[in-house]
Amino acid sequence: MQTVFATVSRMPPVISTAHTVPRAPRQTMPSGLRRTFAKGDALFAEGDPSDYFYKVVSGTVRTSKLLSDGRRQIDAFHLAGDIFGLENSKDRYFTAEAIEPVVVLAFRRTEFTTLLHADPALGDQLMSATIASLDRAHDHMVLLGRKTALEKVATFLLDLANRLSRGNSVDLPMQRADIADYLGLTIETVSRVLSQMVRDGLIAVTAASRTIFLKDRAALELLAV
Amino acid sequence: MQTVFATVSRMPPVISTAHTVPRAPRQTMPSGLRRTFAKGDALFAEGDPSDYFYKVVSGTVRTSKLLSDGRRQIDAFHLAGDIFGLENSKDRYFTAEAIEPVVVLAFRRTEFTTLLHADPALGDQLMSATIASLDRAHDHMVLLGRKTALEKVATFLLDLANRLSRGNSVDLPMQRADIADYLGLTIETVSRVLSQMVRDGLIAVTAASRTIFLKDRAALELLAV
DNA sequence: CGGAGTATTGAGTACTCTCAATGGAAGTGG
DNA sequence: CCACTTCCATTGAGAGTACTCAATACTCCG
Repeated sequence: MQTVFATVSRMPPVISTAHTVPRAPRQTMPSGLRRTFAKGDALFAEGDPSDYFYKVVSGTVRTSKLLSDGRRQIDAFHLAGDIFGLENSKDRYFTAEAIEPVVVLAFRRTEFTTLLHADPALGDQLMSATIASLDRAHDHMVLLGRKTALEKVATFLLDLANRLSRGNSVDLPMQRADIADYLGLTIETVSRVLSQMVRDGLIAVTAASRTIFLKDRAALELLAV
Repeated sequence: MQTVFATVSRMPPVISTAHTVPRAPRQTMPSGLRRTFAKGDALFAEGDPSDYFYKVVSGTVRTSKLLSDGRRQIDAFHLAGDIFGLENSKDRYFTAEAIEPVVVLAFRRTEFTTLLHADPALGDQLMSATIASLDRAHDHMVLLGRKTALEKVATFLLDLANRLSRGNSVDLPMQRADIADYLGLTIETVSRVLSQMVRDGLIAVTAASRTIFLKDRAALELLAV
């Protein structure tokens, strides 16, 4: 997935005020529009026209869906390097919000479609980005439908540790409510499970509750099923 | 999604013993290999190489994923007209099984990739098939993570009724265990919820338990959230 | 230091699960 | 054609996990 934008990332980021972009001989290069969002800002909301898709440069974005009564399901957290927002038809299917200061590259969908026709190989790569996102969705369905609270949290911690890859310490960019809505639990249950894990020596948590040390990765992996 | 194979379905089905396929002037047409499966047969299993993807001609296919201890999550039921098996990388991510006699058209992935390059418009359509499948996955995550048993069953019945479109009667192709593993419940809970719905006059169930009449669609839709 | 926001902990409840028994339907073989 | 078997679905009783409501603790920031 990373490779989709290999060609793009070698180019200077394009700022909103129409920069001229260097072009390869026979094809149009996609222009990544650099955009910044403050904590809490929405990148787009359910029902919006889906003109752009995004690649995260820094920060974390959550995509979620609401039920009519306010119940929320977060389907993914998108970290630096991740591509998202591609998965929708002409209208947005869910909401994307910055949960901390975020910088993204926004790509216009229409431009990209044009490009795909000029460069089929790129199309394949974009396709596999979408497929990767489907695979993650399937894993998450197993988690939501068939795992216990303990297993859910263990899976979550290991996944985040692997993606943020800072050894055995995880700097959680999101608060408990987000974790709960991602795992299909309540904040209280998430908190209780974390406390239990601390008591069992599986993890350690900093005072501010946002940094977690994986003390017994093997045990966590056993729990993650 | 249906339109992806508009060109294909006008052509005679190709049988395994290398038939010669009529060809359009400048491009290769995809060959749909007709295959039949008995109830219970696996079309493919987790870990298999993913050489083909499929379009259901008749019958129902379930795709599922297992945890190491046997817990199962069914991510979708594929009915006549549905395309599936496209969503994987080189190895199968889940298992596909026929839950009743099934006829499918199997398309070789490699051939299709070649075709995509010859016909970009087809690529777009295939892409949107994948995207549609992602949208369904997201809806299902909301169901698994945030809906009650009653809401899950109501959602399931309405969805199936809409897809099978036989008015207000639904002929369930799957047994209770499948419904349970699809909704993240146990068979007992599914059974209890259905019984409750019968008592409340929302549905009626035939003696064999496989046909369900939606007696109060409005009430069900209210429950489906 | 005080207030707002966030996280933890406690008590009690409820929804769904587990274990177990019963009821029905469909298919098999005599 | 009818007993028998098997598979599947329903129902019951009790238990347990996760939830709700509520209070307390902790951080961060002004």
